[in-house]
Amino acid sequence: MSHTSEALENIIAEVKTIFSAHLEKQKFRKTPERFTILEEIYRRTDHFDAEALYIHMKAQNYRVSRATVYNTLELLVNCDLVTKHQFGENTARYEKAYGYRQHDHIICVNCGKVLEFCDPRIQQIKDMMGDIMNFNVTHHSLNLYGTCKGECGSQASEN
Amino acid sequence: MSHTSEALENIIAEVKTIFSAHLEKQKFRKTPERFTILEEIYRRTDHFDAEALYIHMKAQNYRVSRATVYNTLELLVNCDLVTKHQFGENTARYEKAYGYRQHDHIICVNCGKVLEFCDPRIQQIKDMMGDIMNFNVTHHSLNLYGTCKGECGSQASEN
DNA sequence: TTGTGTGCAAAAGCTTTGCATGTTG
DNA sequence: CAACATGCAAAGCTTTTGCACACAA
Repeated sequence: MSHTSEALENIIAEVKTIFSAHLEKQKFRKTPERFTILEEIYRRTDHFDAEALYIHMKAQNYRVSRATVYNTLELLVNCDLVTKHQFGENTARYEKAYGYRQHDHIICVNCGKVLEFCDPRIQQIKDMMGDIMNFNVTHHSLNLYGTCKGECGSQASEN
Repeated sequence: MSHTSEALENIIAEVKTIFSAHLEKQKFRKTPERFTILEEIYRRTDHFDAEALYIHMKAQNYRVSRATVYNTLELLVNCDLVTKHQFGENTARYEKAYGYRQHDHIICVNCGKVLEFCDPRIQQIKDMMGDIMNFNVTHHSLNLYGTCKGECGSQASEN
């Protein structure tokens, strides 16, 4: 087993512990489906939608329903193990959140490619605006849209 | 006629001229429906969804269809007279764009209230990230989510 | 054992499409 | 008058809900 996949197994173990504690605290049940979905999400590296997750699990012969996928995604978003995005499409996209630095996204409107970036100024803006507008700012979403220069000619969606 | 509504009439005249030029340039037809929808949008002050616009026009006995509302909204977004947002819901929201300073949004997740703010650091981030990621950044979306302190107790949606 | 969670299928909600008709250029 | 835009209704997609059964506590 390579170093990186070993690290992944560790992360999966950690997030399962966190999820378990969260379920316990909220008096929700610890079902095998919930942990399986969590694990599937953490084995992905992309920005997926609920249907892609459902299809992928069905393809592996898991017995799971869309309802449970949506339900579990919401639970995971609530305990900050998964983040939910809207990249200007009609469908929500998700990605694992634990152990990954908070980041924002830059999206190519031609090919659908999604890249990630960090900028400390966002935190400053959140703090300042929460102060000015008298809001308790809990999270944010920053998406930059444009075209990747040169390398992209297609219309397909990626990542 | 008050000063402010006079200003509004002027803006409406201006945006109609802009839209007209855009349609001409793109070889699209200048139909009365398209201009009526544009005017309706510019008489609003909120962040509305397509259905609300459609309903409001039907209530005024305009003969218009959802298809035309969606089609025209897209045309108006394309020529920067209207901006389209996703405030973390499943429905897209729109607002007029011409003559209004570019701004971002802070959304109360309890009551749905939407406030607007400006911060010059966003432009700096766009420029820098476009440079670093080799993207031609054309637009962006920044939403801050949280709760408005004190004043909000309801669950309803506003603005 | 009790009630929450699940799978399945149907419903709901937003958006797009097909088709016949109307209207612009 | 030819092509495009429209209204209407139906279809498409994503997400939610209802119900009977399964299973965690």
